[in-house]
Amino acid sequence: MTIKEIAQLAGVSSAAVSRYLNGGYVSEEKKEQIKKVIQETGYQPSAQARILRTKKACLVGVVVPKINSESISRVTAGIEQVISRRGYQMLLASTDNNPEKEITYLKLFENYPVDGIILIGTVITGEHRKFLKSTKVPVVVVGQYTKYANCIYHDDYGAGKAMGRIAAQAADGGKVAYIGVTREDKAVGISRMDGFCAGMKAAGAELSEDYIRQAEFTMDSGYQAALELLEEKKDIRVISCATDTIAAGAIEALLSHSRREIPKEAENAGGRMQYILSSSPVQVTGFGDNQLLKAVTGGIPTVHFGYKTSGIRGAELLLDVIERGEKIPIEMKLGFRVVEKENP
Amino acid sequence: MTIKEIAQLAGVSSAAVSRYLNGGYVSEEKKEQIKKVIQETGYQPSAQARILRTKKACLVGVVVPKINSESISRVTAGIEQVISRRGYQMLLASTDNNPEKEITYLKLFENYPVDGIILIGTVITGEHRKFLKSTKVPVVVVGQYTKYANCIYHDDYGAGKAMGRIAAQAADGGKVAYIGVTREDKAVGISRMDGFCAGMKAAGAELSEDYIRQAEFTMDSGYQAALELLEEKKDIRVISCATDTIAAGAIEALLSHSRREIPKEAENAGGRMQYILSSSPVQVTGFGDNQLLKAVTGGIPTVHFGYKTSGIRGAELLLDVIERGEKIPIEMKLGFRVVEKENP
DNA sequence: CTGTTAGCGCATTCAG
DNA sequence: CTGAATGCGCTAACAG
Repeated sequence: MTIKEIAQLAGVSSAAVSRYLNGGYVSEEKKEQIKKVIQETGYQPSAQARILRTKKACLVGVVVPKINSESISRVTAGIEQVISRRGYQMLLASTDNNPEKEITYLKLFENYPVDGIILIGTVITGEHRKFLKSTKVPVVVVGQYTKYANCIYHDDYGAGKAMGRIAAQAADGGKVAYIGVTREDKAVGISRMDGFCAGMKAAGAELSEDYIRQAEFTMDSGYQAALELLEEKKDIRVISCATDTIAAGAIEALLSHSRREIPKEAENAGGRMQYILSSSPVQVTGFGDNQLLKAVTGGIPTVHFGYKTSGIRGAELLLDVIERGEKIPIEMKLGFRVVEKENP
Repeated sequence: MTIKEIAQLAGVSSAAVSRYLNGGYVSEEKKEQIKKVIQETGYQPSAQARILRTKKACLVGVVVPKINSESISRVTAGIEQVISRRGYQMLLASTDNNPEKEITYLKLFENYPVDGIILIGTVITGEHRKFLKSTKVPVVVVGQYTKYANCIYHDDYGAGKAMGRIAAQAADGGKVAYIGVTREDKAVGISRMDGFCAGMKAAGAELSEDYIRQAEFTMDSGYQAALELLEEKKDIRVISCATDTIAAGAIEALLSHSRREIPKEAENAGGRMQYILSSSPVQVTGFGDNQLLKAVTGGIPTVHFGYKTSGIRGAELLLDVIERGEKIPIEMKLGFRVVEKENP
């Protein structure tokens, strides 16, 4: 079905149909005819062709590192909230934590009909910078700092520092271990961890080199790293993890490790859980304030970032440049809130 | 940058550039010139215009009810796997469990450049049926049965039945409560629950009307429902939930409820957790085999569905109709696997 | 108010 | 091998 066919069936020009569709001047009489034909045929105008003409899609593309993440869903919820209010829709592309795919999808969105792009960043490579510098479509980066685009990021260093203090206190003179992520990720891999070290120092403690492990952004990976740690080092009091997801893996490791360590008589589900969560000398901390984790464990020390807020602000920034051509670059840093163990 | 400008700069016709881009006949000489100009300008052909001509986008659109879900991410992982191997890319649209938005995004994908659509279904309304019947673009529905499109769904009834048996056994003569979801969702709301009832009956038990609650697909909602249940009924031995997410909420409710119920001397973190997970007479079951939940709790009885498989099969089905114009309709039912508590 | 005309950026005949 | 010409489906002037 094309606009031309509709026009013929209704006995008018295609321009009239177009005007009918877009609220231009059409006589009542013709309006009726057109309406009738459209209903009969179930005609839907091709958004594609329209966009080719108007250069306006009312669509924003969002590139995310993964789909199954509470923090990311909070960001996208924030984005959705503001763009839908302004008549836009959102398309997601998941890169599965693969920086190459990130570029691929960025380029996809660059040439497909979206008015702007939000990149929920992980690693900013040279390719990324090149893209950001050269692209004509408005981009805002959420979750990472970059000088090549409007960006809005979190105070990872501050959050790390706060958590470093907490970990040092909780360890109470004992050893603290840290499971981080690749330092290619400036926000989570570097700032968060460096802040953590600083926090520990401020509390008079120190993070020893060989109590540090690196994991992927997955539970499995956290599990492996924590297990390794627990087997190698017998004096760990706190395992701090760069994300709550990793922390969940660490908790799992504690659980499975304790099976081999605790006395036989405590070898039942309840006993083990008790061992883990209170009697165990090992405490786990995270970042991100994952709600599922909090719900089923009663909560671990973690940090709440303004993920939804970053989505909201990010979308606002993007729409400002899309609609008002706002030209002056902006970078925005968002704070955090420490979440101590709930239900104390 | 348009193909025309490139052609001028290279001193050739736009057709030559087009051929260069698409592997047609171009002399080595001109190839060089074009290549040079393209590199200098960083020209990227407009996918949009190309698609308008070729009617081929190498893109599939996936409509999902929410973003932050392990089961859904497993489905999309399956889809990704097969389509990327075949040179396609995937765009996601999240509807936030809102059937209206589902239609909106379905229509978006209908008119935007995608070659096919996968709908991860929740509620199939009349609007849905209308869309499926009338649309020209290939659609496959995953997770729900429908006769209006190729579909691939899970044996929710069978899974429910298996879990009903387990719950009845676990209750050991005591009361079983069930937290379901809207019956507008045929798979989860009806089949799963009806199967559950059947399973209990088969085990010689019965699910009483007033031990049934309805929740949304969220933890919070599960929390509320479970709390209500726990306060009203004092003889519950098992709370079975329609999803693991809801189950997580139920566990949280158990946790918070127990605070008011258990003796003061057990009022510390470990004691409470122990109470919940072993001493407590209340057991929680779910569906979906959520890995995070399993990791941090040690696992509850649940059911593993072939979510990733359904994504794989769904994508294969879709590509078959896109590329080979496969016309004969298919419906496919996938089995399940019961997951008893791990680490027994 | 209306129809005609001219592209949006590209791929594809069809003569050379 | 190549360029000129045509049209994908639509909207935006433009002159009625």
